[in-house]
Amino acid sequence: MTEELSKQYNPKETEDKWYKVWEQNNLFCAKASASKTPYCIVIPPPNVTGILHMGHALNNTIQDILIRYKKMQGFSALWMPGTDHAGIATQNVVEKALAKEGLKRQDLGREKFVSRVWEWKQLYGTTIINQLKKLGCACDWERLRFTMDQDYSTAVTEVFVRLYEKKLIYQGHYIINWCPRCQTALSDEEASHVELEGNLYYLKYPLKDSPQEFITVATTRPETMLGDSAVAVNPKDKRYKKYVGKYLVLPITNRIIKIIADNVIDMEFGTGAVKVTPAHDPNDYVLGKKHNLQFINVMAPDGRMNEEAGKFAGQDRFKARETIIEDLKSLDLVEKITPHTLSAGHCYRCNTIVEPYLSKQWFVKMKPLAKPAIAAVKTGKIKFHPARWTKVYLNWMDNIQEWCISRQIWWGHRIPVYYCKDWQEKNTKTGIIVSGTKPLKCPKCGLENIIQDEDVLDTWFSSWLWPFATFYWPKENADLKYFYPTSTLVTGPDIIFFWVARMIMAGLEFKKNIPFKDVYIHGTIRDSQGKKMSKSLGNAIDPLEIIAEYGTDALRYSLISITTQGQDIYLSKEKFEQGRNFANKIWNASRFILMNLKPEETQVDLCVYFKQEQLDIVNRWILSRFYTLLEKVDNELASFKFNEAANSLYTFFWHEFCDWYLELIKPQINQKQTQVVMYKVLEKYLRLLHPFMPFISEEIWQRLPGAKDSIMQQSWPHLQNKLINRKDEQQMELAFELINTIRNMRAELEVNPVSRIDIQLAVTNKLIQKSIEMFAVYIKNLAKVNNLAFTDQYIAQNNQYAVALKDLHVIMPLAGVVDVAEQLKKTNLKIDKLKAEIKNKETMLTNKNFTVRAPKEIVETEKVKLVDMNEQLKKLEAIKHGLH
RNA sequence: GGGCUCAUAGCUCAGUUGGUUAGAGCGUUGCGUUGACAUCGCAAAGGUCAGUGGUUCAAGUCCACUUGGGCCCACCA
Repeated sequence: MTEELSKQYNPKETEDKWYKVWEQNNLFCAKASASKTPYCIVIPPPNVTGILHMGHALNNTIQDILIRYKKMQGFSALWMPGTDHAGIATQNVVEKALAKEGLKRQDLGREKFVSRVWEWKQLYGTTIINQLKKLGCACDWERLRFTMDQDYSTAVTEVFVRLYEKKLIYQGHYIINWCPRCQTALSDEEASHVELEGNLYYLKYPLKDSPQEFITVATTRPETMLGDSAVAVNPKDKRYKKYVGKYLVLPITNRIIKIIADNVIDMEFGTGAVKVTPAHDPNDYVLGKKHNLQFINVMAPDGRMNEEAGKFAGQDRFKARETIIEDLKSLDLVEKITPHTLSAGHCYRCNTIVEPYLSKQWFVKMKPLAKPAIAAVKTGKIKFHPARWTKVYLNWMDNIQEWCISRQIWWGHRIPVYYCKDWQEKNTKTGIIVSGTKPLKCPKCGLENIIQDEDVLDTWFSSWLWPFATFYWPKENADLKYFYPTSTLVTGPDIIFFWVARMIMAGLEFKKNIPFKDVYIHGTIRDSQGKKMSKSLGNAIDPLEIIAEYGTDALRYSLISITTQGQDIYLSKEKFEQGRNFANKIWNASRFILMNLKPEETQVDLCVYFKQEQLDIVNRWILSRFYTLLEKVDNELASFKFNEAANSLYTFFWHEFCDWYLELIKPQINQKQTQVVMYKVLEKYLRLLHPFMPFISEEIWQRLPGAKDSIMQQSWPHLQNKLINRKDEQQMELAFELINTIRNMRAELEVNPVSRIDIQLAVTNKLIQKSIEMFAVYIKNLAKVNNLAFTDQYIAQNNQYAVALKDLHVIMPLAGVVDVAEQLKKTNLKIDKLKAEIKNKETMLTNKNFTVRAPKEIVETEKVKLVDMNEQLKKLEAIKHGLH
């Protein structure tokens, strides 16, 4: 040992150091290689505005485990990194920064504003990337992509043009979700519905021909009444039958509106009469189209009432709601107001209540795209893990709606649609040219007055191309060919619709192949109250703080160990102590081994050595346990049970390797075979640990004698089935039981409990026999030392224990008999139990007190059960017989 | 309205295709500063597996219902 290891593991000294080494030696690179099998994960690109939170930490740790594991297994394992331009989110951030300077984006103009966003991106866009590095992520950073990169944008416009030409993209006036704060359209998925306590307002509309009569309508948004163009009732509704076809006077505006009949009206709800506002409600929109009603938009894009609202123009929509009700009240046209819970869409970026709003937008026709994407999952080409998400996916896909893709913001991919101004002026219709590049002149009239559509595309319209656009699609190239389809996608359930489903559709449409084979959906991280962890709620545990306090490996281990497949994770800070303690344990055990290691003894091939030398049971046992662990970890990783893999690693190291093995070998630590085995097990264990805890495993690896390369370059250990020996394992388990029995007895005898070191000789040599002998000697001495009365009592117990121990001793070495004997023991136990139970029931039944108290039915059922139990007893007896 | 999910030790949670004595971490209690580890070790105590019924030789595990949480989706004005 040239350098003394400190008593505690200090993550700060190692983490940044090793990350740099890995990066400098290009260990994250993955290349297309004919001799290797590809394995590829594309990162769910974090927003450029992103700051590492626990969700990222979990998501990326899982991906990192898979990548490092596959790399060690010999795959060409590529983790494709990148960031998302996050249209609305990023624009909001930059607008906020501008607001501090007292500016609005309009003050700068489009071009200057966009370049401001680029500047911002250059400055802060790498924050999240650096934080991912802090987390240890083995991404191939050379390939870092951004959804607004030149090449990536080419892919986005290409896709738009192709879909347009296929008539899967169209423009039209429809009711969409409008965020008055962001002043843009949103897709259905971007408007998250939240239950709100509101009111149901019952408004009286007078009949035109008899102003004393009213029809009362119920509404939750009275401000939209200014845009009403009809009142609808169910044709079967007897209450209103006579009014159908007649006219009402819409209060305040005094507009004349018709009473129409339609089957969709629910007679039970409210008054059974519905105000129809085709420009402000999706259902009313349908009614409006069907009945050829007027579409009156009463609201401006910023959520204030517009000139159509007459005197309410300029009022905010919620203010207008109040003032309109005031006015109607003064006209005595409010019948009543009742409390009502309703669910309203909220902008997923700024949480403003969205307004159903009639406007001209671009849409993607989804049904034809969904069809093959449904099939890919139904046929099992793409598998969700856990499988239950399949249903969620299919359910959404089966009911898929049109996708509104245009956004009225400036930051994003501008829609590749151009209009010829001159043509537009000469003709009544707008001339549309859809093209990947801006046309120099109008193909119809040859003039050069061309303008581009003002809108940009939904951010998800670029991220749905992520698995292939990151490989420079539509250019065909070797990497794309090699790595596509990618292997595993790791993500949270919240973006199955936004991203996962759409990637599947895009992959099948543009690459004619699935984008990935497995989708692993991990849980959502919540705080201990069950709330989703988020910065705005102030309940977030900052992963960077945990890293600073406990180290990255501790953070990673703890996160993974509590991540039950697909369950949400309730997190509190204490969880990370376990990870820290584990790192420390690994550190100290390694320190112990390194302090006692004679490097020259260890340079042997384990399998060869194992064949040549007769290893003692302790060394055989730990090897057997190690390879059992390896087999387990392989299986658990293959089935995405990361927590179980982490826990297997923990239990083996702590409770088998440290608690038992290292204690048992202490007296024989200089022995050649022990040197070999303890070194080999540690060395191999570090390799298993590396994907989970990359830094500490590297740090210790580098201190092993003769370590040259990084642990990242080592291969994953091969399973050695012949070193797994269940009989050795069983024998050792019995020995442990025995040792614990002795130890507990000593505690009972109120002398110092035996330490492992005291008894290890007994175990390492002739396992059970020695232990019993030692036990006998111990009792004998005890008798001498203590007074007789005290000892007699325990000698009686001693006999019992000795008999029990001898039984074990007799059963155990009889190879092949162990199983039968064990089972026989079990069967006997069961028979005894059952006999006792039957006897008990019989006494109960014959007991007078019982029969008197118990109702007849109970006694009857007890009898039936008695018969059952007797049958069971017969079966057990038969089994017992068979065992002999 | 539809779907998913959970209920196991004082707390937070594991528990594979049903199969020995239902596990871990924290907390509690006891012992220990020993030749790796006080950011600790070793051990102990602590369970009617939400309830009821069913299937089975065998149920925490499978089925049905009940109770009580959480989440997602859906155009009830």
